[in-house]
Amino acid sequence: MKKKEEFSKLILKWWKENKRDFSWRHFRDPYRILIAEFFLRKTTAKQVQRIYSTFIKKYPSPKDILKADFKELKKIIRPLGMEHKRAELLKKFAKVIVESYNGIIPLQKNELMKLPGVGLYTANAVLTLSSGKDLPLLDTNFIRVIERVFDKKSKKSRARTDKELWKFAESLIPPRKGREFNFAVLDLGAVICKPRDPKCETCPLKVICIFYNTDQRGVINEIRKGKD
DNA sequence: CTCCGGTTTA
DNA sequence: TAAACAGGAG
Repeated sequence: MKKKEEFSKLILKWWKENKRDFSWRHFRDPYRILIAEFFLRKTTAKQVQRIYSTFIKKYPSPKDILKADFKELKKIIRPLGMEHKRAELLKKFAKVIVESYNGIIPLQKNELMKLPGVGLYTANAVLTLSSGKDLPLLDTNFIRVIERVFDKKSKKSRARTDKELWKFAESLIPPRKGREFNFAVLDLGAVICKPRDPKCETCPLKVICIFYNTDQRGVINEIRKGKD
């Protein structure tokens, strides 16, 4: 079996028994997916969970954000940090959706990426998590896992803008399993393959991981299986 | 390329 | 006490 297939198989098997449960993962509608993605960037999921349900209940649609009191909006999202910037983004986003898209979030990538605060990652998240596409969510977790397991380091200064890396990430996704696969990578990156002190000994990918098998973190491991 | 920021974790 | 957090805009 090829290494890519082995990667997908092992990580999906691991995720089946180790998935984290967040309220926004139960939803499929684009609005609630988008709000979750706006909140989650540069913040831990734990912090988002504290305010997500409150926010959705108070602002169930873009229209509700558009007419919301700005100070009240900021107060709710304060624990996330960057409250002013996030609140301004929400307002700008809601204005465009209501006034230019009749309150309906578009489901085409080029249209999504025109929206304020929506880049390639967030557009792919909407299409994959709400519309059954198999697109990669190449965030810092995904980049780190690829870098370690495949020893694939982007040559660009910003790995997130590396088209080749996006393409590689997409090639890892099993057909029709984009949703669970991306969640699996996110959870592995957050729980096992962490930036500092990764839990390699309990990692389901250690049998194929170059980072682990080349002793890059001081772990004594002389057993090498196969060749490079 | 830089900046955003409160909060958690090691 | 510092690094890190489901990126994107200016």
